Amino acid sequence: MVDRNYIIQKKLNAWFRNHGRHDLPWRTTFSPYEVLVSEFMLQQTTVATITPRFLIWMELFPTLEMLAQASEEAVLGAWQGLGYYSRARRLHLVAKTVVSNFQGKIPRDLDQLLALPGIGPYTAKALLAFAFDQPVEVLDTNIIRVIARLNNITEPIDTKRGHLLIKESARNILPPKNGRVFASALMDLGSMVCKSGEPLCDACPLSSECEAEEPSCLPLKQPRVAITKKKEQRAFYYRRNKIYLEKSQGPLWKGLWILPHCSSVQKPREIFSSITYPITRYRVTMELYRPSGSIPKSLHPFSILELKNIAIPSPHRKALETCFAK
DNA sequence: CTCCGGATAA
DNA sequence: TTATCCGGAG
Repeated sequence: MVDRNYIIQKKLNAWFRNHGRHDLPWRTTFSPYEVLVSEFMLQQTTVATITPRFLIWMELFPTLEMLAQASEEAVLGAWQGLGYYSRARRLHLVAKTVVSNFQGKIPRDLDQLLALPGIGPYTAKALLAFAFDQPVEVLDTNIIRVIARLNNITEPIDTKRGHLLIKESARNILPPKNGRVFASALMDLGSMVCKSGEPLCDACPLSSECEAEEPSCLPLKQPRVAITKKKEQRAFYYRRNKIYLEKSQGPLWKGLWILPHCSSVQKPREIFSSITYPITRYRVTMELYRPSGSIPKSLHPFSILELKNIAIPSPHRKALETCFAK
């Protein structure tokens, strides 16, 4: 009997040559810096969202050295709207660390990568595979789904046991070399064919090798935490064509410009406007007031034009729009 | 509306 | 181990 892993690698390779996403902008040079930036952006964010933003980023910060030298303002501005802003600060810090500690060369060593901020098990392996072509298991959500179905793993994948099973199975089918193509192929298969929900098994090159009994039910996951409601009051200071914002001290939206919190002392009776937005496990209703008193010293004035060029989280941007619409 | 997704601090 | 961080797509 011919080795199952060998068949899987062969079929996957052939499928990838014909159907893979070879035009993704971070799949042209595979420079470690481009892989680094794309992988940070791809954490928790879709390919469609980051594709144009990746291109703009590379215009702004073409090299690791230029990113390392950039200001925090510029980096957060380039990340504006992508969410999870700690990724931007950590990516910035990685660039500075690599310049000062590794002569500007992103390390090829797993433990050195894991020691860098914002680089966890996934991103470290992704760098080894995509930048350095090493055959390692790259366990993003797409590949985890493919592995779970291929081997009919019915243990929930977000438990320690389940994740370990996935990891062992993924290591089992690794080729001896060409880790970049293998990881890319598995990832594209998961994203384009072995999709969450209803997979396109008729179009799958691995259907003969797949052991899934009910592929649409895999992988199993533990239930999510419930959504709870919250309320917050914020001030819309708009005087002499200037809008007054405060710099968030975090952890939420740290370093970004937000509408200032509105205390009961300065809060007028009338709600000026209100919006509701989801954030992690909350649904927040933001009530907006127009205080009449003096403007706190901690706030910074911006002209309407300037608002476009500073980092403002999406819900606050939306709140500003509804205020201006009145 | 609901679902989806890596790293980290606690 | 568990909760937190965000915005886009369906």
